[in-house]
Amino acid sequence: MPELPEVETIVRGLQKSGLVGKAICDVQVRWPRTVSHMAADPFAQRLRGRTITRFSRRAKYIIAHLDNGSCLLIHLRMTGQFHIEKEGTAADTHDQVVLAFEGGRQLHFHDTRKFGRFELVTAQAAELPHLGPEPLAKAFTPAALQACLQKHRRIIKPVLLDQSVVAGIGNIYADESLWAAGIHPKRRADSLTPAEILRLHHAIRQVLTRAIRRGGTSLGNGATNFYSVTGRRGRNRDALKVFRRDGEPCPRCGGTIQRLVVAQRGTHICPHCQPLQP
DNA sequence: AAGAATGTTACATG
DNA sequence: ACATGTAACATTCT
Repeated sequence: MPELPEVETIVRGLQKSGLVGKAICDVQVRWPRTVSHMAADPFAQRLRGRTITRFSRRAKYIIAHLDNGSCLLIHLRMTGQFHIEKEGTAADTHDQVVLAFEGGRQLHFHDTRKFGRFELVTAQAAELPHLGPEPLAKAFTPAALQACLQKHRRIIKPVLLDQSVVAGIGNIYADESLWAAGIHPKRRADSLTPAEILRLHHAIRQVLTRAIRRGGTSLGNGATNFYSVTGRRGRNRDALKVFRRDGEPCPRCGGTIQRLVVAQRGTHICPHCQPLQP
């Protein structure tokens, strides 16, 4: 489900939820493997009594900053969602973790596929230094992108998806950015010209910024789709130009959008706008 | 009703 | 050391 814009949308929702500053009075872990590197019991014990001072985002991680200086790192993986419920609300089948806050409200972590992860870490570890730069940070200049890409002889799409190269891009926004920049996903990362790098840099930032502005991308109608903390769907699907639009006309040239598989991921391109041979 | 799915990681193979 | 491929996680959606 969630890439950078969806995680950002959720973090903003959590930050505005009214839970910041309230103490966590109860922790229920219903699927113990949701908690990384620790058993559920000590995890619950260490979290109980803590207060979340703020929520932030790094890459596709949600960071809940705690009043004792440590951080709760949360990754939604494919189907993780957060819902805020009133006191006494029973956990849904797919609610894997429930945090009860003073004042009575509860934060339910709903995760159908159970891939999502919670981990207690130090503030330093929460900076996730092994991940690449934030694509929306000021420091992420075209030169920075060029430096990222030059190191890799791989094809461009899996490089964009590699979180240690650039942080936060997933399958939707990789396809959308490559289309916007007119670059074929199978081009070698180190073969892009300076003009192409400039276009790709602009495309990544524009595509991600627009998606955040539109509250993320919700694709189908299923319950495993992306929903914000307030239960709203993202409005970015209408802004997608190629992702899951195979067979439809390219909005730029009218050619037919194609689906192919690149690096084991479904990939969508306009063959005319994104030629393999430049 | 089979195949794919917005993600990550460990392990195997070239 | 590097690149690429496969499986695993677990369930639902198309």
